[in-house]
Parts: sequence; C-alpha cells; structure tokens
Amino acid sequence: MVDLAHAALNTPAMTNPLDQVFAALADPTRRAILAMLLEDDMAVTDVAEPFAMSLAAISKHLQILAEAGLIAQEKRGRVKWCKLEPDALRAASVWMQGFGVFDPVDLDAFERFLADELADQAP
Amino acid sequence: MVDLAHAALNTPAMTNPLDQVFAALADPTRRAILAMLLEDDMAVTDVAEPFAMSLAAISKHLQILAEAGLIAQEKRGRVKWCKLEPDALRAASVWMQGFGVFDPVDLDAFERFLADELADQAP
DNA sequence: TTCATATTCAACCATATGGTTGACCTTGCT
DNA sequence: AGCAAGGTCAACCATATGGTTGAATATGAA
Repeated sequence: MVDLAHAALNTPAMTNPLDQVFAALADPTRRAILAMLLEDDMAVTDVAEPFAMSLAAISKHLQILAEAGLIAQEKRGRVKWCKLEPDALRAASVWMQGFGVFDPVDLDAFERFLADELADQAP
Repeated sequence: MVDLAHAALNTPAMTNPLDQVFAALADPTRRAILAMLLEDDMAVTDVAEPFAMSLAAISKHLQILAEAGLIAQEKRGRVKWCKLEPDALRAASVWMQGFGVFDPVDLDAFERFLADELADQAP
C-alpha cells in the first residue's frame, strides 16, 4: 500500500509545486487577477488598476503567481505583459480529481503529476 | 461586463470559503491527511501516527481542514473520528473549471490507474 | 538630453502560520 | 476509585505573508 503520508512529506531541499499553486490560489486578490487574465492578457499597471492597493503589492502578487506557474510574464518594451498559464492549474485539478469529486478527468496530467511527486520523495 | 476584480474582493465581514479551502490544501501535511482519509475514516491519533510532529500539531491541522469543510469530525466515546467531506473540494473544483483546463478523459482508465498505484508498496 | 512612464527593489511593519511543550479535560478500563 | 488513553488548550517561538513607502532601474517620447 502506498504510504501517502510519507509520500507527501517535504525535505528542506524540495518544495512541492502543489504547495505553491494552492498557496497562490488561497489569496482572493490573486484569484481575481487570474480571472481578469482569463479575459485578456494585461500589463502590470492595468492589472493593478481595479485594486485598492499599491502597484508594488500587485507586482508581488504577480511574482507569486508566476513562480507557481499560474501565469507567464513577458517584457515588451517597458511594458510587462501577463498571461494565464493554465498548466499549473491543471496539476492542481488533477490532484483534486484523485478524490473523485470531478466528472472530467485528465489521465495524462495525473500520470505526469504522480511521477513528479513520487520522484522527489525523501530518502 | 462583470468586474471580476471587484467581485472577488473581500469585505472584512466575509471570508471567501475558497480562501480557506485553498489555504488548507496549500500544506503538504494536510494534503497527505486528506489522502489518508480517502482510504478510510480515522481517529486523530491514528492520523498523527505516520507524521514526525506532535499530536497537537496534527490536531490543529485537522481543525483547519474541518473549518474549511474538507473533513467532518465526530466524537464517539473518547475517540474523535475524521472523515473526508468532498463537497468543499467540489466548490474549489468548480472555481477551477472556470478556467477550462480540464481535458475530458477516460474515467475508467483513470480509476484503474489509481487503483494500481494504491494497490502495491508497503510503508 | 531630459522627462515621464512602467516596474521592481529594499526596508520596514503587523499579523498569520506552523510548530513546540506542558497542563488540562473526558472517557474507558480494572 | 484510580489510572491510562485520546484530544484539546494555552502560551510561546520562529518564520512567512501581505501590505506600505520611497528610491532605483529601464525604456520610450519630446
């Protein structure tokens, strides 16, 4: 039987990508940003516009989203464009699908995810 | 057009349930606990057993999972039983579905795959 | 060159998070 | 009654998180 508890434990060296994805999604500002990017790619300043917080704060949120792989950022001229990167979301959704709450299922993504997660277990 | 940024903003009075669900899922210990509960309902002490941390710490994790609605706890005698409560997960999955990241795939194959993965390997 | 725009950096602050330990209640066993 | 087992509580600690402000770094425009 798979020892799921130990399988999901972290060593100091590695950080499970799911940690970052779910942590990124846990903030309502960041979820709102993702929803905005669903409609269109946007520059950092435009992303920040509807929020009642500083541009620097939004810039940090975008970095967190980027490190989680949820968005990609590309600098063109002095403008940095942000676009949705759904692959990271897919990994998270696949983890959830393990609990049988979904109708649609992506087996390929699940296999990739499982391979990754099993690969970097603690010795 | 719906103002998604403002729509997702929080007032002090309300806390979006998705905040709690995703925050709960962001911790690898808690994800491992959920995976364990997928196999069977468990008492708090038994949940704690495979982890290298105190019972009190696990007790806190379980409270967080319960407050997020991801598990239910029922006390019978002096034992508190924990069981998976997939509805909260479903809410999170619905949010994710909004991003259209789900490729429809063969559910039977997925279940066979999951069964194989869980079938072998002793701790 | 000079100025404005777009974005990040650095330092700082308050609060949240994840863990510890030891004391504390309940409940069951004998 | 008396003791052990199952869990939680409270106080505490270190670090992470989410925000601020002001200075710094490109890049584009005049």
